[in-house]
Amino acid sequence: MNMTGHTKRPASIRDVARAAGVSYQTVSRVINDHPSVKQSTRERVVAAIDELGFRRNATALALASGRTKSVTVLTSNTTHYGYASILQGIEEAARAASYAVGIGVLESDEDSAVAAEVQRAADAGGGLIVIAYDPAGVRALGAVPGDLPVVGVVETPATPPGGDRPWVWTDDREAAYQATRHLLSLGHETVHYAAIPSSTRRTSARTSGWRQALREAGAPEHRPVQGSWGPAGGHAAGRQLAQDPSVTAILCGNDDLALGVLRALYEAGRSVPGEVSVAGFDDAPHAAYLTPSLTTVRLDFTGLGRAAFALLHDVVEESARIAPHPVSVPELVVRESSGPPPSTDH
Amino acid sequence: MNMTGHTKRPASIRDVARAAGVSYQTVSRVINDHPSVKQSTRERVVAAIDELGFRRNATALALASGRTKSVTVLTSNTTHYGYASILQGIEEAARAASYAVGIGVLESDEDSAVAAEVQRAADAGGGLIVIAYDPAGVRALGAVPGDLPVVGVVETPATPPGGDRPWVWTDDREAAYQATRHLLSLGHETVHYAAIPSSTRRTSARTSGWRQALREAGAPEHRPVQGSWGPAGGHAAGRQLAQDPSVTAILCGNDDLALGVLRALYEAGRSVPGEVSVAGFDDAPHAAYLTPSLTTVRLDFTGLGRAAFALLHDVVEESARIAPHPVSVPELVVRESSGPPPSTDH
DNA sequence: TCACTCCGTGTGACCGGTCACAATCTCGGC
DNA sequence: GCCGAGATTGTGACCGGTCACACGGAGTGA
Repeated sequence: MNMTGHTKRPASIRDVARAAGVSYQTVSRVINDHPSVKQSTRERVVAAIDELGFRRNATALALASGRTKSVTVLTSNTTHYGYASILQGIEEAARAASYAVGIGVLESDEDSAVAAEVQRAADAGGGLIVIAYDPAGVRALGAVPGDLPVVGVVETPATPPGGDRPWVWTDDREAAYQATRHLLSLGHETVHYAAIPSSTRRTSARTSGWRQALREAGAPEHRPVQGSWGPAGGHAAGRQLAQDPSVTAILCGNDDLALGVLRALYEAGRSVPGEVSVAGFDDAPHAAYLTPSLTTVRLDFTGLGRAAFALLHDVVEESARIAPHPVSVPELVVRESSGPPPSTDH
Repeated sequence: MNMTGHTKRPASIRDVARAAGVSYQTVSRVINDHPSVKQSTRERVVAAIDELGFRRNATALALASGRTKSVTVLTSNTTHYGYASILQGIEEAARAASYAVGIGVLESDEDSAVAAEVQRAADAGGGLIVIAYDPAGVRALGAVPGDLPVVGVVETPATPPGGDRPWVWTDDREAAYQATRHLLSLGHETVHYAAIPSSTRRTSARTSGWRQALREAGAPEHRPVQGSWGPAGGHAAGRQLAQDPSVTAILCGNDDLALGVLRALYEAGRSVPGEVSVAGFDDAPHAAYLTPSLTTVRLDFTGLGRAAFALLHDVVEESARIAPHPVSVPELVVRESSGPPPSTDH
């Protein structure tokens, strides 16, 4: 069509209007599916639209109408499997709804840095999804101005908020409970916990699920060993635990942590699962291929991301009611890394 | 300040102008650091700005000026370590330059899907960074309209483009070369390659670096075994290679693949590094904690992301010249998974 | 036949900035 | 004490859409 070399700027509704012999407002009505446009007119406009290759300018739409059709995800580290998967889920759902997805990384959990990042996200104009699994995220969620549409992806709240609260979560508490029960049922006297950094000063959902299982079984409770998010933190925690010969079962805050723990146990000469059983969380892709392969609890992060977006969508579109969006329940996956404790009875 | 419950809409430059007793244009000058504003006026305006909590509306800026201060990253799977790290690097650099970061995931490499995704990204209005390590990405890079500012993150090009081409890459070819040389220098007769999916029909940069090292050493060359991106693909490839007793060294397209290969070798009863040596790429966080820990080539993906953004920034800001932005060179990290071949001479 | 509604369409203002240009002020030099 | 250059500041149009409302014509009931 356009053989003249100049980069011609994209067609606007007025260009289309001219080509179709109508007013720009009529074009606007057509692209918004407004009912009161005569069939024949509509067809003429549509023809002009795809002859000129018109696409509605998202910026102008946002400015004029206030509606933005975009989400910004605030998160602290996109390289961790869980976070990356949530992001993937959000993007997938957003794409289906033709929303743009923005991302802002919380590099520090210092108040001013977090506030700045929230500001930046707010400037984008659309809705916000805050992944609040860690202190930075929690702080960010708290710093979001009250008038912005926002959904938090959080740990299982102690008391579940009503169905209309804009939060989603997987049932981490239940997941930890299941994993701990599994280990106890194999005959371990108790289960130690190598924790991921908690989102709050209070105990995390995973911690409390673990505690509950121990308590119900009357098993001795030890303090969780503090780890970080990655294998390095797991390794450090594992070294500590490996020194204590009474430790026969370790629950790890996530699969990366578990990897570090496995390595530390190996270095200490303690066999898994012969002497020590290990379980993780998440069922990250590598869990099944480790040696020994890792017993873990599968969490549906992608689904969680989709649910977060769906909820945000409900909020911004102010559709009649804000429906809860279900996330699939955690599922224990038993593999090689867990087994009965070494027999001491003879 | 605002004790009246109503969510009042944010202050505009006209609000600020009124408060400071100047025209809106003067406010515009102040927020753009235009030199010709009297010191005293500027101070008055600045005072009004932070009294009203004014923030420049990004949408209006984009519409009025055309400048957008945003990048959209087109990528195919944000959960893989390399991709996620590049994204992290881009975001970091973008944040420093106060650019917004958008993300679009290429779920399929089918032409129409890719084209739609490119369109969506173009609608955002800003620059584009396309991660073109795989067919979907390559196709997307090709589908970007010529008038859009775009930077590709690509495999080492066969013939390096001039310094002004908007592409960045790590030296994958060199990385593969180094890793292969390392294995050969340990005494292996040859090195097999479990490949990640190539970005093109032609051989990938990693493949050709590997080939070159073999050729130079006069080692027999076998066809690469095709894997996927994750451990599952590595596992399949590993099973295949494990059946061949002549295989003593395997180079894997990335660390995840290597994990799967290690597992397959374990299942086949072949010890690493006793009978078979394995090396990966990337130095992902888990590489150091596997058992055996993984020999790999460290690639600076975060730096690559930063460089990609810097280059894009050069392009859109039309600063005098487009400078090449260096990315640190690959570095071989030798760990437990590689060693001399089993001795056959007695 | 006339007022009254409903349908289809057009006009003008506006969203919150920027740009181009005009208008006013200020000051040094003669 | 007047003039022109440069420094400051203001005005109007515009970016590409939307919104509120006005307008002409067809159909309808009285």
